[in-house]
Amino acid sequence: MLTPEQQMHVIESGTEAVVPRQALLDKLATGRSLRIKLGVDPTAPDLHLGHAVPLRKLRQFQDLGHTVVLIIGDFTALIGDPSGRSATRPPLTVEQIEENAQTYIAQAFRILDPDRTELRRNSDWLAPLGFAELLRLTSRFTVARILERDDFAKRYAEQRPISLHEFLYPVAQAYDSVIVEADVELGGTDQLFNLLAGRELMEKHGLEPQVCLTLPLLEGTDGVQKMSKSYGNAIGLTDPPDEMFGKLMSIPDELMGKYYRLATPLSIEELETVEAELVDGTVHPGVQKRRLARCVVEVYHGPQAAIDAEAAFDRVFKRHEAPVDVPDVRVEASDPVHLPALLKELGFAPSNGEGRRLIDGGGIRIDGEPVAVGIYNLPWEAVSGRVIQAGKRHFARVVDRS
RNA sequence: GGGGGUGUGCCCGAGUGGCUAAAGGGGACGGGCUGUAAACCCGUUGGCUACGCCUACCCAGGUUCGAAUCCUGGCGCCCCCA
Repeated sequence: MLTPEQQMHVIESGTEAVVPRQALLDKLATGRSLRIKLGVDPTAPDLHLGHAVPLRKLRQFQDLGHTVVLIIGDFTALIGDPSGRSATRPPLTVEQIEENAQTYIAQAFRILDPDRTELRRNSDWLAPLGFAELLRLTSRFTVARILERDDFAKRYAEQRPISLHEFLYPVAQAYDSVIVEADVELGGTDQLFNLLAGRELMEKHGLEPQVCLTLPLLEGTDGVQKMSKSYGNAIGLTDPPDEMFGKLMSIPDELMGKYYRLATPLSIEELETVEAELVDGTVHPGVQKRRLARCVVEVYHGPQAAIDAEAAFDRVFKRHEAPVDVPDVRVEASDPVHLPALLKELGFAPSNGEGRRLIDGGGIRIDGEPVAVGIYNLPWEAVSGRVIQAGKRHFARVVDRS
């Protein structure tokens, strides 16, 4: 059993803040297994590396002997997370939510230890709440306090709309903490307000208040915006190994340390070594990034897949060869072939116009040979059985459908 | 309930009757350089087998030879007063 200070060292790795820090030390000092809460929104069925950050932290808690309470926010999902500036989210049906929850759980357990995980759904206690009870609950919060929340404050100042029901999101989340009697709740930095609301509400219910632990938001492959499928900068946990490897190779250098810290299972000591190397430049950043990519792919696909992915990467991007496993795509044969339409059919372009653009931009190769600008029609023999390449990373072999 | 404002392409944002498929920026995509990083440079960015045709500036009508631009009616959003 590690001492509270030793545990703190692990817990604080990669975290943004632990508030109040002393309270966590005190809890750890009791020696009991703490209840670590994470609430997740089952609106997005595809988890990405950003979602994995708190899950990794939970796993660290588990490895230290603590218990994870994973709450599926199937009821709060009806509210829609106000922090997302995506104005309105279409209301999900119960079935969709359940489906999302299932995929979420399946993917989460690639990281979590099921034996130390308590799985709850907040509809269990939120759905039966009557209006009277809801009123009692909301009376614990003041409008001024709620408006302190960053994104509400901002929207209010910028005269953007805030719906009344959005105020209930933090209230509901806080109530979750009361029900499960959390010792610690995790969240992104943008969640601090909600986490603190839980802390305050627990106190008002005469419970030992939870400690709030915030984790940095992980930027996506563009290095600017937080990772999100809707920004198209996400690395999905179920992405195939080659794709995952490639995406990791394309993150900005400055983000490497953060990715190492938040997305790999390396020990604190290993992390410190890597970070030192990144700073003093003894190891080429390209090499560091490869290691990062291997590490992450290994977590989700295993060691062999990681090695294979790196080999495939070199083949395509270093030696500029087609990948080994170019997918066959069956198309209707025609002679001549209208190339833009073919590109569209192969999924390389959303419209013929885009297809033309790719051709005119010099982005199309057939069996490695660039297609000349302005050439839109080709004889069938020129494409049949050949590998069409769009840009640097899209390949397909054209096969006659008949 | 009353008054005012606003609605443009993926996003922001010009444009107040023809020269506007719509300035500019961002993003995205493609090319070059590289380590598929960043920075930088170049090109493209409504649809269509395309020197042309079609659809477009919240929606529906109208005025006009001609409308994103004017009028009428809707709808959405914001603010102020009550």
